[in-house]
Amino acid sequence: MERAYYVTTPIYYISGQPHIGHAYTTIVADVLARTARTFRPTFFLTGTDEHGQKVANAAAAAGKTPQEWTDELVPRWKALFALYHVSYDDFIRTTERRHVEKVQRVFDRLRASGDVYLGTYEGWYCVNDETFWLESKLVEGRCPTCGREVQWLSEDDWFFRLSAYRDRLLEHFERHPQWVQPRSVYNEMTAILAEGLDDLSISRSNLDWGVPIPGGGVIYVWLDALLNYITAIGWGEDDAEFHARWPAHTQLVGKEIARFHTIIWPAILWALGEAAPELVFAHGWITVAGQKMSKSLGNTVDPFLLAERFGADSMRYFLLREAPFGSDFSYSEEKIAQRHNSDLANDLGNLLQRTLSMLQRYRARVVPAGRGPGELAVRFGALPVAVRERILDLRFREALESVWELVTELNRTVDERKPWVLHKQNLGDDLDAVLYDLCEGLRWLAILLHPMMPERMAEMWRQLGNPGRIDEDWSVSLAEWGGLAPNTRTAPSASLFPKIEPTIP
RNA sequence: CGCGGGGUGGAGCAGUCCGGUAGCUCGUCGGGCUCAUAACCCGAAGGUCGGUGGUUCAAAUCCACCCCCCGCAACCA
Repeated sequence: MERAYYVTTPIYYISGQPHIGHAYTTIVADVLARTARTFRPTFFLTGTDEHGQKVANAAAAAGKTPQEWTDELVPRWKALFALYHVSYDDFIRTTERRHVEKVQRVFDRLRASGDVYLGTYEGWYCVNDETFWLESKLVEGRCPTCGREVQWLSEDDWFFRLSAYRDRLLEHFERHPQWVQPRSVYNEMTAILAEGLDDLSISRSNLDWGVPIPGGGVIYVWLDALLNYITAIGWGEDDAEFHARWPAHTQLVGKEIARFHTIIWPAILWALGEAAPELVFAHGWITVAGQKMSKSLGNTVDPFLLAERFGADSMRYFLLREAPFGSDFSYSEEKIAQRHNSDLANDLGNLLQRTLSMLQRYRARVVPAGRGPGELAVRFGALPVAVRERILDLRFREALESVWELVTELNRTVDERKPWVLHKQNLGDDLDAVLYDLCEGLRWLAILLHPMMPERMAEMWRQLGNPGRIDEDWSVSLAEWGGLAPNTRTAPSASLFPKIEPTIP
């Protein structure tokens, strides 16, 4: 059986409410999954990371147990993903039994193989950040990130023999120059490897909200979290099922957690006898006025409000179109409104409207017969393959730009072939041919854009009156220009993307 | 000498790895059309690609130095 296209998002640390960044990564994964599903088995995993000191603290501050706290917050994440039409196949929580048990099994396995050993950890520890600091990093004796007092700790900890994997990691990076993208992150990770690796402390003895270790303490939350990618798909349980998905095809991460996913994660996998993922893609940040979005700056953006104001699919479009994937990009409501109005309302929505309007006026809403493949077929025949390649290559912006060439061409077609003139001059065959081409072009657009804007494109599909499935294999639905059956009855047009009043700056 | 990203027409960005007439979107100006969400189509103006020096027949693209902005440094998409 063909191995599934397995795509993952990071599991989201549930110390507070979701923000637009969480939606961003997950939407991107959704586009990949929806595209892949049109032609091969696919599995899309997301979830929540629920252990660790910060969650315990947040829960305590709210007067709840950590479990109560996470149980109450998880629905917020699920609601967010539903709002943005995210089609995950599984949603894993690290507090679930299926995960906890296997994390313990991983620990036992690594202990038995010698990859995990007992040692002593000493250093300055910041409770707030759950972090040990080198003396040299301290700022006036305090934690360099949060400024709180640190304490000297000396404890027996379990360590993962990360240092033993440095050479293999270096070799892996050399032999697979594409496995970490974008290039800037790849370079940064190889620089870290070149400096050398220390073994990794993977237990916490002063915390009890985590996966318990026999003999005391809990497993370091990052090891716990990373393992979700394999515990969710049958590792250590059903080998056939597991290897029908692993190694993952694409793992999406934010650039700040790239080192966990491209250095620690493959080493752990190798220690377990499994392969590293094929691609780890570290994307950039959404910034506000050039500044990073963060809770401490108070400039986080509520993704629920954005979907309400602009529409979930318009937000999806904006996030995919605005910047090359991988780069940071600056977010503003003006830009979202501009994208929505110019690309979606004016170019695409208006194209649908004017086409359906003419069809209603001249042909009683019934699609006439076309003339078979013409110039449009020649020019755009290769478009589906190009779009799919660009999407799966995570070049969403380029994918959308190439689709928009078809949008522009169809608008130009209306202009040049002037259906209203053909109608007045009783050139019925010519009029039929234009109208057919427009309807067929719109059918292509609905299919090609469906992974990016699933809800609005389904609505477009409905208005066009297409009977088949919008998410069918493109090699069938877009096999040739002319897949639209004549005599299809279209629906009355309804504005697909109503204009949005731009925010006053 | 901590690591990294960026500085390209009015705005926001591609292009830089693998040198060869500087591209896109928005905006502006002019024209066309009237089917359409005052939308669409065509054309034009506008940039010595942060600075200096170097390599080269040729540099936004390679090398050196400098200036400015911004992230990261084991909480964070």
